[in-house]
Amino acid sequence: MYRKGFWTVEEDRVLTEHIRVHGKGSWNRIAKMTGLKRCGKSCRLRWVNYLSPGVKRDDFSEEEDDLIIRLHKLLGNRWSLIAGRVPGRTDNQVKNHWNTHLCKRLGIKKGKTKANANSKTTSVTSTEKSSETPLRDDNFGATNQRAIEQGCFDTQEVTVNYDDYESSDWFSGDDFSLSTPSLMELLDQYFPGFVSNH
DNA sequence: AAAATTCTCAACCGCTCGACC
DNA sequence: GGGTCGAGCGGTTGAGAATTT
Repeated sequence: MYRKGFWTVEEDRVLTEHIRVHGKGSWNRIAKMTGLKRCGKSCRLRWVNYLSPGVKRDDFSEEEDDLIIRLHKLLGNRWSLIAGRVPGRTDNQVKNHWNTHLCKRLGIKKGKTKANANSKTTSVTSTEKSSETPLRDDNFGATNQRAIEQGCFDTQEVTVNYDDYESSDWFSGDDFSLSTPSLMELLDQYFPGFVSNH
């Protein structure tokens, strides 16, 4: 039977040492080899979210907050993709930070999770709001090409209008496929290296 | 001081996806 | 084609900390 709950200092030490010597991957094997009474999944999570040397433990900066908000506008609740663009932050950190701090700051009510992922409720900026044509159709690439043409994806300059954030009827994070080539191109255009890094 | 309430975030759960047989 | 397995993702939970009453 696997152990659950918080990791002890000793468990952390054993896992860290094992990965230092043997490298990561094959998490179930690592769990067995280390003798830790943890499942591979738990070992992976502990390493990825806490023990990995690249993980930042300090508070989120304003810059990080703004970056997350901008990326969330683009990607919805795709935390791993968002985290991939925030150096030193894990998907779990980003997700927690979003749910506890940024939601509050943006005035987004919780409880809009799974069900909401398929609705059309996420995100708009003041610039988007002011545009005449609704920026939504069934083709994400075309939609965003138009959005870019209208200056709505100026992710470098955009200032987040927290009051407007929730009132959007634009696309949600799940309304498009990440395998869509046009989206990949878009992401690469606005976040150089984004696609190649994922 | 202590009980109650709220907040935070590490960890778990269920699910999907891709690789392999 | 279909079954199994491992990895990874996103939503949710709950223990402990912090704050309020």
